[in-house]
Amino acid sequence: MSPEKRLAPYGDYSLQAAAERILTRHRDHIRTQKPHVAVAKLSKILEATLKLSNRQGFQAMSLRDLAEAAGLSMGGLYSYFDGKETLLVMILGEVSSAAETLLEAAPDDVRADPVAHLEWLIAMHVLLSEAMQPFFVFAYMEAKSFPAPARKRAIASEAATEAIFARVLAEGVARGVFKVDDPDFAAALIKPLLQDWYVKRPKYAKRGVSAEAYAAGVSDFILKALGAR
Amino acid sequence: MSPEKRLAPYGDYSLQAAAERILTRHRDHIRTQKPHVAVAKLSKILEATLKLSNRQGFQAMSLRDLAEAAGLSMGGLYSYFDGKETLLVMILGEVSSAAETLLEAAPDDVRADPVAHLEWLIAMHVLLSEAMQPFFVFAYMEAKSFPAPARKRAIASEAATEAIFARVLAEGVARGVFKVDDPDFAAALIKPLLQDWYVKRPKYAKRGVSAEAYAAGVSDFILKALGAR
DNA sequence: TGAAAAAACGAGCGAGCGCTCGATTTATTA
DNA sequence: TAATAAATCGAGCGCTCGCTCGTTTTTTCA
Repeated sequence: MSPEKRLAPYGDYSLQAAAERILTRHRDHIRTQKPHVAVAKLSKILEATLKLSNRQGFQAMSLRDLAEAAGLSMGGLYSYFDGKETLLVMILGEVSSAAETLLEAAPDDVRADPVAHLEWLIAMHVLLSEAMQPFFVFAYMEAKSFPAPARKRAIASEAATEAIFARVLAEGVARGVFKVDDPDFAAALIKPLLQDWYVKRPKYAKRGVSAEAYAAGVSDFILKALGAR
Repeated sequence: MSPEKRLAPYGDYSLQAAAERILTRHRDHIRTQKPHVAVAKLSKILEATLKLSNRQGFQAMSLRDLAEAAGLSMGGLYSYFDGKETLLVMILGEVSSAAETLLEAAPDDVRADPVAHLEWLIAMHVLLSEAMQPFFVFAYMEAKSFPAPARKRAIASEAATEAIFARVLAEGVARGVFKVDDPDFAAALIKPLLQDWYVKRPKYAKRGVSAEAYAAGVSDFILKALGAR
Protein backbone atom coordinates (compact mmCIF):
# COMPACT_ATOMS: atom_id res chain seq x y z
CA MET A 1 0.00 0.00 0.00
CA SER A 2 1.51 3.31 -1.00
CA PRO A 3 1.75 6.05 1.65
CA GLU A 4 -0.48 8.34 -0.42
CA LYS A 5 -3.10 5.63 -0.65
CA ARG A 6 -2.90 4.94 3.04
CA LEU A 7 -3.11 8.60 4.02
CA ALA A 8 -5.88 9.68 1.69
CA PRO A 9 -8.08 6.71 0.94
CA TYR A 10 -10.84 8.58 -0.83
CA GLY A 11 -9.70 10.92 -3.57
CA ASP A 12 -6.58 12.64 -4.81
CA TYR A 13 -5.35 15.39 -2.51
CA SER A 14 -2.21 16.41 -4.39
CA LEU A 15 -1.61 20.04 -5.33
CA GLN A 16 -2.27 19.26 -8.99
CA ALA A 17 -5.60 17.63 -8.23
CA ALA A 18 -6.60 20.56 -6.05
CA ALA A 19 -5.57 22.98 -8.82
CA GLU A 20 -7.72 21.06 -11.30
CA ARG A 21 -10.77 21.21 -9.06
CA ILE A 22 -10.22 24.92 -8.41
CA LEU A 23 -9.79 25.57 -12.12
CA THR A 24 -13.10 23.84 -12.81
CA ARG A 25 -14.79 25.78 -10.05
CA HIS A 26 -13.47 29.17 -11.24
CA ARG A 27 -13.10 28.53 -14.98
CA ASP A 28 -14.98 31.66 -16.04
CA HIS A 29 -12.74 33.98 -14.02
CA ILE A 30 -9.43 32.45 -15.16
CA ARG A 31 -8.14 33.97 -18.39
CA THR A 32 -5.62 31.29 -19.28
CA GLN A 33 -7.18 28.98 -21.89
CA LYS A 34 -5.13 25.80 -22.07
CA PRO A 35 -5.94 23.62 -19.08
CA HIS A 36 -2.51 22.04 -18.67
CA VAL A 37 -0.88 25.46 -18.57
CA ALA A 38 -3.48 26.79 -16.18
CA VAL A 39 -3.24 23.81 -13.82
CA ALA A 40 0.55 23.95 -13.73
CA LYS A 41 0.67 27.67 -12.92
CA LEU A 42 -2.23 27.46 -10.52
CA SER A 43 -0.41 24.71 -8.63
CA LYS A 44 2.62 26.95 -8.31
CA ILE A 45 0.46 29.85 -7.15
CA LEU A 46 -1.32 27.70 -4.57
CA GLU A 47 1.90 26.24 -3.28
CA ALA A 48 3.52 29.66 -2.96
CA THR A 49 0.42 31.21 -1.37
CA LEU A 50 0.20 28.49 1.28
CA LYS A 51 3.90 28.68 2.00
CA LEU A 52 4.04 32.46 2.36
CA SER A 53 0.67 32.82 4.12
CA ASN A 54 1.23 30.10 6.66
CA ARG A 55 4.51 31.74 7.61
CA GLN A 56 3.41 35.35 7.96
CA GLY A 57 -0.32 35.48 7.41
CA PHE A 58 -2.28 36.01 4.20
CA GLN A 59 -2.73 39.71 4.79
CA ALA A 60 1.01 40.21 5.23
CA MET A 61 1.86 38.34 2.05
CA SER A 62 2.43 40.81 -0.77
CA LEU A 63 1.48 39.90 -4.32
CA ARG A 64 4.97 40.91 -5.43
CA ASP A 65 6.47 38.27 -3.14
CA LEU A 66 3.86 35.79 -4.29
CA ALA A 67 4.60 36.50 -7.96
CA GLU A 68 8.29 35.89 -7.43
CA ALA A 69 7.73 32.69 -5.42
CA ALA A 70 5.32 31.36 -8.03
CA GLY A 71 7.57 32.28 -10.95
CA LEU A 72 5.22 34.82 -12.51
CA SER A 73 5.00 38.56 -12.92
CA MET A 74 2.54 40.80 -11.13
CA GLY A 75 0.38 41.03 -14.24
CA GLY A 76 0.66 37.31 -14.87
CA LEU A 77 -0.96 36.54 -11.53
CA TYR A 78 -4.08 38.38 -12.57
CA SER A 79 -4.75 35.85 -15.30
CA TYR A 80 -5.59 33.40 -12.50
CA PHE A 81 -7.64 35.51 -10.12
CA ASP A 82 -9.33 38.90 -10.16
CA GLY A 83 -8.12 40.04 -6.75
CA LYS A 84 -6.24 38.89 -3.68
CA GLU A 85 -9.45 37.98 -1.87
CA THR A 86 -10.46 35.56 -4.63
CA LEU A 87 -7.26 33.63 -4.02
CA LEU A 88 -8.31 33.23 -0.39
CA VAL A 89 -11.78 32.08 -1.36
CA MET A 90 -10.35 29.53 -3.81
CA ILE A 91 -8.33 27.84 -1.10
CA LEU A 92 -11.10 27.94 1.48
CA GLY A 93 -13.54 26.41 -0.99
CA GLU A 94 -11.19 23.54 -1.70
CA VAL A 95 -10.80 22.75 2.01
CA SER A 96 -14.46 22.76 2.98
CA SER A 97 -15.43 20.88 -0.18
CA ALA A 98 -12.90 18.13 0.54
CA ALA A 99 -13.92 17.82 4.20
CA GLU A 100 -17.63 17.75 3.52
CA THR A 101 -17.32 15.18 0.75
CA LEU A 102 -15.08 12.84 2.71
CA LEU A 103 -16.86 12.83 6.06
CA GLU A 104 -20.20 11.98 4.45
CA ALA A 105 -18.66 9.03 2.62
CA ALA A 106 -18.62 6.45 5.41
CA PRO A 107 -19.40 2.94 4.08
CA ASP A 108 -22.61 1.35 5.33
CA ASP A 109 -20.87 -1.35 7.37
CA VAL A 110 -18.97 1.37 9.23
CA ARG A 111 -22.11 3.38 9.86
CA ALA A 112 -23.75 0.32 11.37
CA ASP A 113 -21.58 0.48 14.49
CA PRO A 114 -21.28 3.79 16.42
CA VAL A 115 -17.83 2.93 17.76
CA ALA A 116 -16.52 1.97 14.32
CA HIS A 117 -18.18 5.02 12.79
CA LEU A 118 -16.63 7.36 15.34
CA GLU A 119 -13.20 5.80 14.85
CA TRP A 120 -13.61 6.08 11.10
CA LEU A 121 -14.57 9.78 11.29
CA ILE A 122 -11.59 10.55 13.52
CA ALA A 123 -9.14 8.65 11.33
CA MET A 124 -10.44 10.20 8.11
CA HIS A 125 -10.35 13.72 9.52
CA VAL A 126 -6.79 13.30 10.75
CA LEU A 127 -5.61 11.67 7.52
CA LEU A 128 -7.32 14.24 5.32
CA SER A 129 -5.87 17.14 7.28
CA GLU A 130 -2.50 15.39 7.00
CA ALA A 131 -2.77 15.07 3.23
CA MET A 132 -3.93 18.69 2.89
CA GLN A 133 -2.12 20.12 5.87
CA PRO A 134 -1.19 23.55 4.43
CA PHE A 135 -4.75 24.00 3.19
CA PHE A 136 -6.22 23.21 6.59
CA VAL A 137 -3.79 25.46 8.44
CA PHE A 138 -4.59 28.25 6.01
CA ALA A 139 -8.34 27.89 6.41
CA TYR A 140 -8.05 27.74 10.17
CA MET A 141 -5.70 30.68 10.62
CA GLU A 142 -7.28 33.02 8.10
CA ALA A 143 -10.89 32.27 9.04
CA LYS A 144 -11.44 35.62 10.73
CA SER A 145 -10.37 37.59 7.67
CA PHE A 146 -12.69 35.76 5.28
CA PRO A 147 -15.20 37.91 3.44
CA ALA A 148 -18.60 37.60 5.10
CA PRO A 149 -20.19 34.96 2.81
CA ALA A 150 -17.11 32.72 2.96
CA ARG A 151 -16.95 33.07 6.74
CA LYS A 152 -20.60 32.09 7.04
CA ARG A 153 -19.94 29.04 4.93
CA ALA A 154 -16.92 28.10 7.04
CA ILE A 155 -18.93 28.35 10.24
CA ALA A 156 -21.73 26.30 8.70
CA SER A 157 -19.24 23.70 7.53
CA GLU A 158 -17.75 23.45 11.01
CA ALA A 159 -21.21 23.10 12.56
CA ALA A 160 -22.06 20.38 10.04
CA THR A 161 -18.97 18.40 11.00
CA GLU A 162 -19.87 18.74 14.64
CA ALA A 163 -23.43 17.63 13.89
CA ILE A 164 -22.12 14.45 12.28
CA PHE A 165 -20.21 13.64 15.45
CA ALA A 166 -23.20 14.54 17.63
CA ARG A 167 -25.43 12.18 15.66
CA VAL A 168 -23.02 9.27 16.04
CA LEU A 169 -22.69 9.97 19.74
CA ALA A 170 -26.45 10.14 20.24
CA GLU A 171 -26.84 6.85 18.37
CA GLY A 172 -24.18 5.27 20.58
CA VAL A 173 -25.91 6.55 23.72
CA ALA A 174 -29.24 5.15 22.50
CA ARG A 175 -27.62 1.76 22.05
CA GLY A 176 -25.96 1.92 25.45
CA VAL A 177 -22.45 1.86 23.96
CA PHE A 178 -21.56 5.39 25.05
CA LYS A 179 -22.23 6.75 28.52
CA VAL A 180 -22.50 10.50 28.15
CA ASP A 181 -24.75 13.08 29.79
CA ASP A 182 -24.62 15.64 26.99
CA PRO A 183 -23.72 14.28 23.51
CA ASP A 184 -23.70 17.76 21.96
CA PHE A 185 -21.16 19.00 24.46
CA ALA A 186 -18.99 15.92 23.96
CA ALA A 187 -19.18 16.40 20.18
CA ALA A 188 -18.01 19.99 20.63
CA LEU A 189 -14.90 18.72 22.42
CA ILE A 190 -13.90 16.37 19.60
CA LYS A 191 -13.26 19.10 17.01
CA PRO A 192 -10.42 20.84 18.88
CA LEU A 193 -8.70 17.48 19.35
CA LEU A 194 -8.77 16.94 15.59
CA GLN A 195 -7.63 20.48 14.85
CA ASP A 196 -4.64 20.19 17.16
CA TRP A 197 -3.09 17.73 14.74
CA TYR A 198 -2.58 20.27 12.00
CA VAL A 199 -2.46 23.47 14.05
CA LYS A 200 0.33 22.26 16.36
CA ARG A 201 2.01 19.98 13.87
CA PRO A 202 5.62 20.86 14.76
CA LYS A 203 4.98 19.72 18.33
CA TYR A 204 3.91 16.25 17.25
CA ALA A 205 6.56 16.03 14.53
CA LYS A 206 9.22 16.69 17.15
CA ARG A 207 7.91 13.77 19.20
CA GLY A 208 7.77 11.47 16.21
CA VAL A 209 4.00 11.01 16.35
CA SER A 210 2.64 9.91 12.96
CA ALA A 211 -0.83 10.73 11.64
CA GLU A 212 -1.93 7.13 12.20
CA ALA A 213 -0.56 7.13 15.74
CA TYR A 214 -2.28 10.44 16.47
CA ALA A 215 -5.60 9.19 15.14
CA ALA A 216 -5.31 5.99 17.20
CA GLY A 217 -4.31 7.88 20.35
CA VAL A 218 -7.10 10.44 20.02
CA SER A 219 -9.64 7.69 19.26
CA ASP A 220 -8.60 5.86 22.40
CA PHE A 221 -8.73 9.04 24.50
CA ILE A 222 -12.19 9.98 23.23
CA LEU A 223 -13.68 6.47 23.47
CA LYS A 224 -12.53 6.21 27.08
CA ALA A 225 -14.05 9.62 27.81
CA LEU A 226 -17.30 8.36 26.27
CA GLY A 227 -17.25 5.29 28.52
CA ALA A 228 -16.80 2.90 25.61
CA ARG A 229 -13.51 1.40 26.81
CA MET B 1 -19.01 35.92 46.48
CA SER B 2 -18.66 38.52 43.73
CA PRO B 3 -18.48 37.30 40.13
CA GLU B 4 -15.02 38.81 39.71
CA LYS B 5 -13.80 37.01 42.80
CA ARG B 6 -15.27 33.75 41.63
CA LEU B 7 -13.90 34.03 38.11
CA ALA B 8 -10.40 35.17 38.92
CA PRO B 9 -9.51 34.01 42.38
CA TYR B 10 -5.86 34.94 42.28
CA GLY B 11 -5.15 38.47 41.19
CA ASP B 12 -6.84 41.39 39.49
CA TYR B 13 -7.42 40.81 35.78
CA SER B 14 -9.20 44.07 34.94
CA LEU B 15 -7.96 46.25 32.10
CA GLN B 16 -6.69 48.83 34.59
CA ALA B 17 -4.70 46.26 36.52
CA ALA B 18 -3.21 44.93 33.29
CA ALA B 19 -2.33 48.46 32.20
CA GLU B 20 -0.57 49.05 35.52
CA ARG B 21 1.52 45.92 35.18
CA ILE B 22 2.38 46.78 31.58
CA LEU B 23 3.32 50.32 32.59
CA THR B 24 5.67 48.95 35.24
CA ARG B 25 7.18 46.50 32.79
CA HIS B 26 7.76 49.15 30.08
CA ARG B 27 8.22 52.27 32.21
CA ASP B 28 11.42 53.39 30.48
CA HIS B 29 9.87 53.35 27.00
CA ILE B 30 6.68 55.21 27.93
CA ARG B 31 7.08 58.99 27.75
CA THR B 32 4.04 59.94 29.80
CA GLN B 33 5.19 60.75 33.34
CA LYS B 34 2.15 60.76 35.60
CA PRO B 35 1.10 57.18 36.36
CA HIS B 36 -2.63 57.80 36.62
CA VAL B 37 -2.67 59.50 33.22
CA ALA B 38 -0.52 56.77 31.70
CA VAL B 39 -2.62 53.94 33.12
CA ALA B 40 -5.88 55.51 31.97
CA LYS B 41 -4.69 56.06 28.40
CA LEU B 42 -2.92 52.73 28.25
CA SER B 43 -6.14 51.03 29.27
CA LYS B 44 -7.95 52.73 26.43
CA ILE B 45 -5.20 51.75 23.99
CA LEU B 46 -5.25 48.13 25.15
CA GLU B 47 -9.01 47.94 24.96
CA ALA B 48 -9.09 49.42 21.46
CA THR B 49 -6.21 47.26 20.25
CA LEU B 50 -7.86 44.05 21.45
CA LYS B 51 -11.20 45.07 19.99
CA LEU B 52 -9.86 46.00 16.56
CA SER B 53 -7.27 43.21 16.35
CA ASN B 54 -9.58 40.42 17.39
CA ARG B 55 -12.00 41.51 14.69
CA GLN B 56 -9.66 41.89 11.74
CA GLY B 57 -6.20 40.83 12.88
CA PHE B 58 -3.41 42.91 14.37
CA GLN B 59 -1.65 43.39 11.06
CA ALA B 60 -4.82 44.74 9.43
CA MET B 61 -5.45 47.21 12.27
CA SER B 62 -4.17 50.64 11.26
CA LEU B 63 -2.74 52.98 13.86
CA ARG B 64 -5.06 55.69 12.59
CA ASP B 65 -8.07 53.56 13.44
CA LEU B 66 -6.49 52.65 16.76
CA ALA B 67 -5.85 56.29 17.60
CA GLU B 68 -9.45 57.20 16.93
CA ALA B 69 -10.82 54.25 18.89
CA ALA B 70 -8.55 55.04 21.84
CA GLY B 71 -9.33 58.76 21.78
CA LEU B 72 -5.82 59.90 20.93
CA SER B 73 -3.97 61.33 17.94
CA MET B 74 -1.41 59.47 15.89
CA GLY B 75 1.41 61.31 17.64
CA GLY B 76 -0.16 60.78 21.02
CA LEU B 77 -0.01 57.00 20.62
CA TYR B 78 3.75 57.16 20.34
CA SER B 79 4.05 58.41 23.90
CA TYR B 80 3.02 54.90 24.95
CA PHE B 81 4.99 52.68 22.61
CA ASP B 82 7.86 53.09 20.18
CA GLY B 83 6.34 51.06 17.38
CA LYS B 84 3.39 48.86 16.46
CA GLU B 85 5.31 45.70 17.29
CA THR B 86 5.95 46.84 20.86
CA LEU B 87 2.21 47.05 21.38
CA LEU B 88 1.95 43.40 20.38
CA VAL B 89 4.77 42.42 22.72
CA MET B 90 3.14 44.29 25.61
CA ILE B 91 -0.06 42.28 25.31
CA LEU B 92 1.69 38.97 24.80
CA GLY B 93 3.85 39.57 27.87
CA GLU B 94 0.80 40.24 30.00
CA VAL B 95 -0.87 37.00 28.92
CA SER B 96 2.05 34.66 29.45
CA SER B 97 2.98 36.34 32.73
CA ALA B 98 -0.55 35.92 34.08
CA ALA B 99 -0.79 32.29 32.98
CA GLU B 100 2.59 31.29 34.34
CA THR B 101 2.01 32.97 37.68
CA LEU B 102 -1.43 31.51 38.21
CA LEU B 103 -0.79 27.91 37.20
CA GLU B 104 2.19 27.61 39.56
CA ALA B 105 0.13 28.90 42.47
CA ALA B 106 -1.73 25.73 43.41
CA PRO B 107 -2.14 25.44 47.23
CA ASP B 108 -0.37 22.52 48.89
CA ASP B 109 -3.54 20.65 49.80
CA VAL B 110 -4.57 20.71 46.13
CA ARG B 111 -1.17 19.51 44.98
CA ALA B 112 -1.43 16.57 47.35
CA ASP B 113 -4.09 14.87 45.23
CA PRO B 114 -3.51 14.39 41.47
CA VAL B 115 -7.23 14.42 40.68
CA ALA B 116 -7.83 17.58 42.69
CA HIS B 117 -4.71 19.16 41.21
CA LEU B 118 -5.79 18.38 37.66
CA GLU B 119 -9.27 19.73 38.29
CA TRP B 120 -7.78 22.84 39.85
CA LEU B 121 -5.49 23.45 36.86
CA ILE B 122 -8.34 23.03 34.40
CA ALA B 123 -10.67 25.32 36.35
CA MET B 124 -8.03 28.02 36.83
CA HIS B 125 -7.03 27.97 33.17
CA VAL B 126 -10.63 28.27 32.02
CA LEU B 127 -11.45 30.98 34.53
CA LEU B 128 -8.30 32.96 33.77
CA SER B 129 -8.91 32.82 30.03
CA GLU B 130 -12.47 33.90 30.76
CA ALA B 131 -11.36 36.91 32.80
CA MET B 132 -8.76 37.86 30.18
CA GLN B 133 -10.55 36.53 27.13
CA PRO B 134 -9.56 39.23 24.61
CA PHE B 135 -5.94 38.95 25.73
CA PHE B 136 -5.92 35.18 25.27
CA VAL B 137 -7.60 35.33 21.88
CA PHE B 138 -5.10 37.94 20.77
CA ALA B 139 -2.08 35.93 21.92
CA TYR B 140 -3.42 32.80 20.28
CA MET B 141 -4.38 34.33 16.96
CA GLU B 142 -1.35 36.55 16.50
CA ALA B 143 1.23 34.02 17.68
CA LYS B 144 2.63 33.41 14.22
CA SER B 145 3.36 37.09 13.62
CA PHE B 146 5.28 37.57 16.85
CA PRO B 147 8.85 38.75 16.51
CA ALA B 148 11.23 35.83 16.93
CA PRO B 149 12.13 36.27 20.63
CA ALA B 150 8.49 36.73 21.65
CA ARG B 151 7.47 33.69 19.65
CA LYS B 152 10.15 31.61 21.32
CA ARG B 153 8.89 32.71 24.69
CA ALA B 154 5.32 31.88 23.75
CA ILE B 155 6.29 28.39 22.65
CA ALA B 156 8.29 27.88 25.84
CA SER B 157 5.35 29.11 27.90
CA GLU B 158 3.02 26.67 26.18
CA ALA B 159 5.48 23.81 26.70
CA ALA B 160 5.78 24.75 30.39
CA THR B 161 2.00 24.59 30.83
CA GLU B 162 1.94 21.21 29.15
CA ALA B 163 4.78 20.02 31.38
CA ILE B 164 2.76 20.94 34.46
CA PHE B 165 -0.10 18.77 33.22
CA ALA B 166 2.29 15.95 32.28
CA ARG B 167 3.80 15.97 35.77
CA VAL B 168 0.39 15.71 37.45
CA LEU B 169 -0.60 12.92 35.09
CA ALA B 170 2.60 11.00 35.75
CA GLU B 171 2.07 11.38 39.49
CA GLY B 172 -1.49 10.08 39.13
CA VAL B 173 -0.30 7.11 37.09
CA ALA B 174 2.33 6.32 39.71
CA ARG B 175 -0.35 6.29 42.39
CA GLY B 176 -2.65 4.16 40.29
CA VAL B 177 -5.32 6.84 40.06
CA PHE B 178 -4.92 7.41 36.31
CA LYS B 179 -4.71 4.59 33.79
CA VAL B 180 -2.81 6.02 30.82
CA ASP B 181 -0.23 4.52 28.50
CA ASP B 182 1.47 7.76 27.54
CA PRO B 183 1.06 10.65 30.01
CA ASP B 184 2.92 13.09 27.73
CA PHE B 185 0.54 12.41 24.86
CA ALA B 186 -2.50 12.75 27.13
CA ALA B 187 -1.11 16.05 28.47
CA ALA B 188 -0.76 17.30 24.89
CA LEU B 189 -4.48 16.67 24.33
CA ILE B 190 -5.56 18.73 27.34
CA LYS B 191 -4.30 22.08 25.99
CA PRO B 192 -6.55 22.22 22.90
CA LEU B 193 -9.56 21.48 25.10
CA LEU B 194 -8.71 24.47 27.27
CA GLN B 195 -8.04 26.70 24.27
CA ASP B 196 -11.37 25.87 22.70
CA TRP B 197 -13.08 27.81 25.45
CA TYR B 198 -11.75 31.17 24.38
CA VAL B 199 -11.08 30.49 20.69
CA LYS B 200 -14.62 29.29 19.94
CA ARG B 201 -16.36 31.39 22.54
CA PRO B 202 -19.37 32.40 20.43
CA LYS B 203 -20.23 28.73 19.97
CA TYR B 204 -20.46 28.11 23.71
CA ALA B 205 -22.10 31.45 24.41
CA LYS B 206 -24.86 30.54 21.95
CA ARG B 207 -25.48 27.32 23.88
CA GLY B 208 -25.51 29.09 27.23
CA VAL B 209 -22.46 27.27 28.56
CA SER B 210 -20.82 29.23 31.39
CA ALA B 211 -17.12 29.17 32.20
CA GLU B 212 -17.79 27.10 35.32
CA ALA B 213 -19.94 24.65 33.36
CA TYR B 214 -17.28 24.35 30.68
CA ALA B 215 -14.56 23.72 33.24
CA ALA B 216 -16.68 21.06 34.95
CA GLY B 217 -17.61 19.39 31.65
CA VAL B 218 -14.04 19.33 30.39
CA SER B 219 -12.77 18.04 33.74
CA ASP B 220 -15.27 15.22 33.62
CA PHE B 221 -14.41 14.38 30.00
CA ILE B 222 -10.67 14.32 30.70
CA LEU B 223 -10.90 12.38 33.98
CA LYS B 224 -12.97 9.71 32.27
CA ALA B 225 -10.43 9.53 29.45
CA LEU B 226 -7.73 9.09 32.08
CA GLY B 227 -9.63 6.23 33.67
CA ALA B 228 -10.24 8.12 36.91
CA ARG B 229 -14.03 8.02 36.75
C1' DT C 1 -1.78 84.64 37.30
C1' DG C 2 1.85 83.58 34.36
C1' DA C 3 5.80 80.96 33.09
C1' DA C 4 7.57 76.32 32.78
C1' DA C 5 6.65 71.40 32.08
C1' DA C 6 3.86 67.80 30.35
C1' DA C 7 0.84 65.97 27.07
C1' DA C 8 -1.45 65.81 22.82
C1' DC C 9 -1.88 67.15 18.16
C1' DG C 10 -2.01 66.17 12.97
C1' DA C 11 -0.04 67.36 8.42
C1' DG C 12 3.54 65.45 5.94
C1' DC C 13 7.41 61.89 4.79
C1' DG C 14 8.99 57.81 2.27
C1' DA C 15 7.75 53.23 1.42
C1' DG C 16 5.05 49.55 -0.02
C1' DC C 17 0.52 48.04 -1.16
C1' DG C 18 -3.17 46.02 -4.71
C1' DC C 19 -4.08 46.53 -9.20
C1' DT C 20 -3.95 48.03 -14.43
C1' DC C 21 -2.71 48.01 -19.18
C1' DG C 22 -0.04 48.80 -23.30
C1' DA C 23 4.15 46.45 -24.76
C1' DT C 24 6.52 42.17 -25.41
C1' DT C 25 7.48 37.37 -25.67
C1' DT C 26 5.98 32.66 -26.66
C1' DA C 27 3.03 29.21 -28.88
C1' DT C 28 0.05 27.85 -32.56
C1' DT C 29 -1.29 27.06 -37.16
C1' DA C 30 -2.10 27.95 -42.19
C1' DT D 1 7.83 30.85 -42.24
C1' DA D 2 4.67 34.39 -41.61
C1' DA D 3 0.49 35.77 -39.32
C1' DT D 4 -2.44 35.21 -35.48
C1' DA D 5 -3.57 34.11 -30.90
C1' DA D 6 -2.24 33.22 -26.15
C1' DA D 7 0.38 34.18 -22.32
C1' DT D 8 3.37 37.00 -19.75
C1' DC D 9 5.59 41.10 -18.51
C1' DG D 10 6.65 45.21 -15.37
C1' DA D 11 6.57 50.26 -14.88
C1' DG D 12 3.26 53.22 -13.17
C1' DC D 13 -1.24 54.76 -10.70
C1' DG D 14 -3.66 56.07 -6.58
C1' DC D 15 -3.78 55.03 -1.98
C1' DT D 16 -2.80 53.80 2.80
C1' DC D 17 0.55 52.48 5.86
C1' DG D 18 3.87 53.28 10.08
C1' DC D 19 6.14 56.88 11.84
C1' DT D 20 8.12 61.86 12.79
C1' DC D 21 8.32 66.40 14.61
C1' DG D 22 7.37 71.30 14.93
C1' DT D 23 3.31 73.29 16.92
C1' DT D 24 -0.52 73.84 20.09
C1' DT D 25 -3.13 72.80 24.17
C1' DT D 26 -3.41 71.47 28.95
C1' DT D 27 -1.59 71.01 33.55
C1' DT D 28 1.27 72.31 37.32
C1' DC D 29 2.78 75.29 40.89
C1' DA D 30 5.55 79.40 42.70
